[in-house]
Amino acid sequence: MPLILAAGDPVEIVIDVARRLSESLGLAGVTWHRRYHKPFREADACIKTALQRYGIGVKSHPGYLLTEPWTVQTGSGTPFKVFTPYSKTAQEQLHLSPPEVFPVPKLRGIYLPDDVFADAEYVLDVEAFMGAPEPSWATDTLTKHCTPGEPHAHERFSCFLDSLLSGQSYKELNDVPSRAATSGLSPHLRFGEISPAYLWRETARFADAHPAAAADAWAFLRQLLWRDFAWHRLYYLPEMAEKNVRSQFNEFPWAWSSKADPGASKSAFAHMDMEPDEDARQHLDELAAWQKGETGIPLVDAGMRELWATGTMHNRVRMVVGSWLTKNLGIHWRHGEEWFWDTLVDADYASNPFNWQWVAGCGDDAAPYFRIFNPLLQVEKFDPDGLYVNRWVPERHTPLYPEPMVDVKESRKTALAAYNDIRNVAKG
DNA sequence: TGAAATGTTGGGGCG
DNA sequence: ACGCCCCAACATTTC
Repeated sequence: MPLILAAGDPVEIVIDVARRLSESLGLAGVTWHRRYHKPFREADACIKTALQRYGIGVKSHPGYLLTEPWTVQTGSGTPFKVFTPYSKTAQEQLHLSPPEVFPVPKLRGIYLPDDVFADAEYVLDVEAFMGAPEPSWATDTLTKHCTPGEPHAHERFSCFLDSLLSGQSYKELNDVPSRAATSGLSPHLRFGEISPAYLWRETARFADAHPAAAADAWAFLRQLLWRDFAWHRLYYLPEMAEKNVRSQFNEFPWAWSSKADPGASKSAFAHMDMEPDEDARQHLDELAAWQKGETGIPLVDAGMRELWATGTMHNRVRMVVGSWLTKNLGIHWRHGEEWFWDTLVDADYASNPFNWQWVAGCGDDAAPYFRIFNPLLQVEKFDPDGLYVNRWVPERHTPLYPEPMVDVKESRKTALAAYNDIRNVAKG
């Protein structure tokens, strides 16, 4: 079966490819796994109706999620806003009807006449497509630290199950950034290289077979449900990446430089793009220091450097750097969301904005705004030997390492005061 | 999946 | 033996 590489508008291309194959080969039909973000649902719906109009059969399947977002509902038929009841219902549903794991059908070779795509301008030749990517960041970091593809995804999963047997407790150690106790499967899930339905089935079987490891196995499946929950929320709130879910936060004085959303026009730093004043300048510097891992806060810098160097970051540390950016530095969560989108290999359309709104306190069922992480305490609790921090910030005890840009206690107080203001506004 | 402030309790040192 | 103080340890409240 030939692989066709194409560049251009996917809706036009898929329709055109299907028509050409249908005419030349008598194509039986077109099938795909569903996408759940509104722009993609619309594109796929458009393809579907067009193909049907041409008499080409179309069938879409679930596959990217454990549950179809619209099937998990409260007793009164509305979507969930809170994770705990959501996960309860989703889990019952999954227990009653486990998600189907589709075997991949064996493909038979076909003969494709040379001239089928002769005049199709969107078709790329493989060698041009596979040429060295620019900038070299992609080759330096991604090829060293990521192994994309289905075989590695399965290998990683089986190693993970083994680790649950070895007595290393997932529930206790997945919060310790120096330990490789997490599954590491998120990039593979992100790119559809392993199916959550398969993970669910195999992990549930594993839990039955190994009662001693069952609690850890279910703690892992709970993380998969967070992923489904983020997509459940995005399905009902497609604008989640741009807008505060809790609109009171539109009044919050975030430092916010661009991508003006109407609700944020009152931001104290909304004018920063034009002619940055001293205040705005300082916030831009702080944002840049956060991105580079030069804030002077060891755990924050370690996380941000890990992210830049490897394309990933330990989950516990994500919460700490997110809390630091949005609360202590007072910078709009969308700056964090955009940076993670650009640098994090597992960032997807749902989890990334969902978790940023969670940490910033402006999402449904978010961490309350006053829940501010103290990165100095977090490092004592979760990296007491300094293994993680020393790995990424080896110079932290030398004069080369900068002083913190803002004081931990002072910035906490400032954040709480600002939060108190919008609470009062919302009441009044 | 917080942290800090505030309140409570109980043991030990000491006059 | 007793009351007093101190303070660690734990619990509760507040942000």
